[in-house]
Amino acid sequence: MLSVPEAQQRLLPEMYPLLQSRYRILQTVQLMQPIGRRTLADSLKMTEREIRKETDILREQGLLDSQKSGMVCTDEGEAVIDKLRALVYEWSGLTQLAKLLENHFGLQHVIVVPGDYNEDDTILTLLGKEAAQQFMETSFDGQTVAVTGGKSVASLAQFLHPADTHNITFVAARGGIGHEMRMQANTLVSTFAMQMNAQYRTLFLPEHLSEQAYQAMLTEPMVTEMMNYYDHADCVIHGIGSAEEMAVRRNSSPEDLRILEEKGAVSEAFGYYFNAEGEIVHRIRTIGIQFEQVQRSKKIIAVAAGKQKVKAMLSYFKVAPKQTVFITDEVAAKAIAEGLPSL
Amino acid sequence: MLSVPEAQQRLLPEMYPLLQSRYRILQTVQLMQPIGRRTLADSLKMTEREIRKETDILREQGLLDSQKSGMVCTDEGEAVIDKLRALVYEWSGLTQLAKLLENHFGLQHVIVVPGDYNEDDTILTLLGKEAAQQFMETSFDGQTVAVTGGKSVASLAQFLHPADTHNITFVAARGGIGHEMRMQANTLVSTFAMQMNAQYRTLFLPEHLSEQAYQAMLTEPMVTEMMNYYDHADCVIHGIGSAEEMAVRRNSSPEDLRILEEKGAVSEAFGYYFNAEGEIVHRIRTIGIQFEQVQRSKKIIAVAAGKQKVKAMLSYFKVAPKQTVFITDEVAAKAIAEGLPSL
DNA sequence: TATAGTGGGACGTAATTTAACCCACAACTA
DNA sequence: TAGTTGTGGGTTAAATTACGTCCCACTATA
Repeated sequence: MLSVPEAQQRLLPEMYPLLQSRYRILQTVQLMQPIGRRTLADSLKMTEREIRKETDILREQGLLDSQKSGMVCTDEGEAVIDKLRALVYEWSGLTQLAKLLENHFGLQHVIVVPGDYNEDDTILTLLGKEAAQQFMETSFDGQTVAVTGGKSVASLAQFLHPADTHNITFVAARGGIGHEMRMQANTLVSTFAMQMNAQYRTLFLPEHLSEQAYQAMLTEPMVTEMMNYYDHADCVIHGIGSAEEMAVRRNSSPEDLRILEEKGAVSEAFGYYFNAEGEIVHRIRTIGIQFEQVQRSKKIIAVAAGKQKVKAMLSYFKVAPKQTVFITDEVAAKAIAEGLPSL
Repeated sequence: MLSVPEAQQRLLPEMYPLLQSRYRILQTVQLMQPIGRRTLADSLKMTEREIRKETDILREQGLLDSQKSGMVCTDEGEAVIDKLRALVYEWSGLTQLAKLLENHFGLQHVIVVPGDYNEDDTILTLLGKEAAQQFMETSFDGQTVAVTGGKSVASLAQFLHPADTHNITFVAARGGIGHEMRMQANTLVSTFAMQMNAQYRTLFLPEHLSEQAYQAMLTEPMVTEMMNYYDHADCVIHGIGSAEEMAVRRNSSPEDLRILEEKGAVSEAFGYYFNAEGEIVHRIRTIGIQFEQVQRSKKIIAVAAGKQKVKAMLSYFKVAPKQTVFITDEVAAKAIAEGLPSL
């Protein structure tokens, strides 16, 4: 039988693309406010004229306000965004896509955000928003949260607010000092903690330790404290990387690169490298959370998007713990779905 | 807080009139099928081009089918109409309007049909559809239904079908032979009965009887049988007329007209004339159902529409029994609402 | 067989949308 | 403080679309 929204769509077929584009515009304004027509047009890959037409209507409807510094989303606009999110996602097939991945990988929950991570700058923000919401919804007093580095994980920062829950501790899931300070686990935990008025623990250690140094470190109080945190991690927030990309970014030695290639490493998550079958083939020799510890944690939030990471996702989700909540973008989700045998 | 349809309306304001007009077109096609563009355009007071544009879309959506003999509504089209009726009525404010009248007059149920009875030929059909549905919903075995004459009541005919309920008897609420045979109570009961495979009783009597003749008639077996039916009427289906109009149509004598005017008669229903305060000021001297008998019946369906009847409605509903279900058009309902003190 | 009504096609014109600017102003940055 | 970048609003010619209005071949029905 026909549902009301379906009937509506039949009677007004031209409504669907209009709703989608207008929703996208309003949503982007909300995320990037204050923002001007031209910047918005660039960001959404639309013409200035189209943006102008739509924003004029949105302004007339009181969902948008134009100030000297740019356009901002009104309270009513935000309410409309919230109310229509489910509908838009449903119509775009994102809900169905999410359910498909959820069932196939046996994950607790999958959220697919509309758009292409590589094409649209706002996608990263959307990922962060959804991930942050997932985290905030289930946060509880005194919990320990292990956090890895990366752009995807960093995107949560702006959406974390002080909550009713207290005594949250963010701990860097791995030690290590890379080039990009901004995206490092150590930096992120401090940012997250600041946003939520919470505590944090960092672990500044070189990434590539010799076997000797590694063993020596294990007895350091600073390290044992972290190990203790890892052992009691209630929640893990992590990204998923493609193996080559990660190895390069960590400027691994040519030797390591050779080993990775030899062993068929495809994906990387919290310092572990997995091959296409999801088997652990390598591990960064540094202090960090153990895979067993991740598996024991109550909640896992995995954030990763972009077509270039599809192979890595397919690899990692062969062994991903069932309590994982996975947040990705439309393009990646579709690419994954296409590769599945069920389609 | 904002509801989803409200939010949708805010984001896509231009969809509202489109939905309304397209729904109206599809609905009219359903009611008048098979029908052509031009006839449809005339009927809805739209241009042929607009009709064409919309029907093209509806055809593309599979809600409409074009045959040589005209356009017809598909099963899917009918499903869409049913699904969206509540939404369209809600958005048009018809539901609110109906509730307003319901509360003010203290009636069981009020249905307001969109449009103007005087401008749009399909309104009459819509009235009939709703009224018939109301009747069919509550019909039961062995019930007696008293039916008056008039266009409004006649409109039910095409929507009555054989139901699960048996032994229904339609009885003409009044005797009388006028000019327009088609709209007479006697004709209608036979039509209704034919449509529903039911029984019927007619009463062919002159409308204007002398006191002597009237008294004589009361003892006739044919009349006493009818009186008995009236006494056990389970349902009454009637129209509401404006007093002048009715008097003229019944070509009353100049004397009667004078009396009516003198007594301030405004409305007419089942042979009774009411003044602006709802008091009975006159009665046609003929055999027919008594007001007390109407009041005792379980269900009363009143059908009346058009701006010219507003005064009559306001008059009659001052005394209308509470079990009345009233079906009218948008223009009349709005006119009534404007005259109410609560606005 | 006559007639009224049907859907599809066509076409010039009117209305609307579009693209591409410019402008004055505000808010940052150096 | 001077300069630069980005802002919303305005304008105008061109392109596109929508529109009104016919015609046509066909088909039921009377």
